[in-house]
Amino acid sequence: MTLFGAFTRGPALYKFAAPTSLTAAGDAAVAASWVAATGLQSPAAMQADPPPIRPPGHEEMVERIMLAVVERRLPPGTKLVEDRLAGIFGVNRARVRAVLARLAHEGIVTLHANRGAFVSEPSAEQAREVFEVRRLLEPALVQTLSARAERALEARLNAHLQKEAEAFARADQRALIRLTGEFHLLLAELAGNALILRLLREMETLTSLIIYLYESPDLPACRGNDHLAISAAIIEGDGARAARLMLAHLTEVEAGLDMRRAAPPGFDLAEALGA
Amino acid sequence: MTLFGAFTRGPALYKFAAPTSLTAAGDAAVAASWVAATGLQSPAAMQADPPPIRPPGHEEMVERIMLAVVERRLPPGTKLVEDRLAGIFGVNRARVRAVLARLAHEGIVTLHANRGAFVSEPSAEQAREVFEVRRLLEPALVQTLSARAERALEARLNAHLQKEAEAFARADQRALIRLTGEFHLLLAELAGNALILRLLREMETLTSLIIYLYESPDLPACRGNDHLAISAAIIEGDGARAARLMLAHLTEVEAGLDMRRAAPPGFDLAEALGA
DNA sequence: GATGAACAAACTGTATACGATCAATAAATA
DNA sequence: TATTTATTGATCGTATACAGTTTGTTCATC
Repeated sequence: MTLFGAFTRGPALYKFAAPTSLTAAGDAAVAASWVAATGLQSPAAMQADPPPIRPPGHEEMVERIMLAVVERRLPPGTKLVEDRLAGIFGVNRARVRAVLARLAHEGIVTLHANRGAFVSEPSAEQAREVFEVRRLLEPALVQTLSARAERALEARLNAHLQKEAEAFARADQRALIRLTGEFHLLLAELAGNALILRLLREMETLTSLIIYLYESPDLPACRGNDHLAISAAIIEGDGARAARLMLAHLTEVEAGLDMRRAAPPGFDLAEALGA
Repeated sequence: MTLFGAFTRGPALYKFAAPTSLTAAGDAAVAASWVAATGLQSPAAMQADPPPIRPPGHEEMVERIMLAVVERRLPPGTKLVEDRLAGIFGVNRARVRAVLARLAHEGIVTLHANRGAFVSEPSAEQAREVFEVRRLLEPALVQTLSARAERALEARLNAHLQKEAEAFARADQRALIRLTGEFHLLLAELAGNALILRLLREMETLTSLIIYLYESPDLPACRGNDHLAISAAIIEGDGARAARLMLAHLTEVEAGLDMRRAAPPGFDLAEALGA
């Protein structure tokens, strides 16, 4: 229990959890969720663990945080305290700062001067822009991809679709969310354009935040059928249809959002009160 | 003269300048070009200058370096020594590191472990990817822009075109290079999509490096006439034509490059020897 | 005169420490 | 009881110092 002693006095983090008087047990739970979120064990817990001797590199830390965001374990608004991340990753604060600065540049994290880093809460306007960029990039992507449909391409697409189906079958919500996002990244990777891959990875992570904030009560964005249809069109080499389906897919996801309830969890109190 | 004493022993920087035995005068010239490049005076020189008391912010440093790259005062391959930048900007090394890390993320700067930061030398493959992204984004951009052609839009386009014409008239090569790049950014700004603006600013800076490395001996990329024609189509509200012209414009610029002479200054020796 | 090794300088990468700032709590007052 | 003010604690921002690595140079040797 006192394994998490280092965390017991931290405020933050529970901005969207139980708002009042966290018990020690509650705090330990928060710490545990952190460990889960980053996929790393706490320093104390890994004393008996020989393999992870070397600390994670810059890229690895970025990806772990992005993954945690995509899998909805770091909700928008979560405060990311430098010291704590440094402790969890087993690196010094300077490295954590570099990682946070990069995520801030990508829009996934927002930095407030002298207050620290928070998981971003994209505005409705930003959400619109993200979808606009995706609508520009992704239909064109699948179109070019359709032009050179090879065996290897088909195999990778099918392998991915099967993973999605399996996650759906066993009702693994977390894996499903991650996989549906990765489908779009797979397309970029298959297209062989590293730059687009990087850009889409950013867009994808931002989309996760947007869906978290604005998803309509009625139900999941990105159903598997769309991905299936798009893949089929690509494999058949029908670029025009693939592009059309992708555009429809993105439009549908965006349409499934309710932009009116702006910044739901951490909304601006003053504005809400008509001040 | 000894104003630049701090620079007199620096190596680096002259990778593409006079390769052998720099004289003190030569080194001073290098230092002067640095000051010019960043638009900042050396610390010693601004003793009598009251206004610039506060050091430049993160964003300002990023933009100054990007501008210097666009204006070809920091050629690809140039080493960016942290200490020296810190001295020039009047900030500490930590801030410079943050700026370099961000530029590295954007691909404008390349970091080598334990060796430092260098202005990137994009490969032919990277160049291809940059143009591919631009071909996806920019035609669509002008198309949407054409749909809502207002008075204010026309005024700003004309104002910019006039600036280009003036720079051309007085043969101000440096201003012309900068302005032709800014034309594309202006379109993104007018479209009102901050995300696309950010992405295009990165692409634009990378394009500057690419043109520097690969431009064919015969002639300038991005002639003004193209911009004029595109603007006209936008103002007339002819989105399809505007998009077509933009696509042709980008294709023409890319076609004007000679990708064969890969990484001209610092090419891979091993590959050249067929190892 | 060319080659290879040892040395020295420069620069980066990282740790540590301290001052500044902000948020939250507690105390004091109306 | 509600509001304002002071205090405290947590956290960020930055300066400084040092260790590790790379690079350029000098010197000895073949």
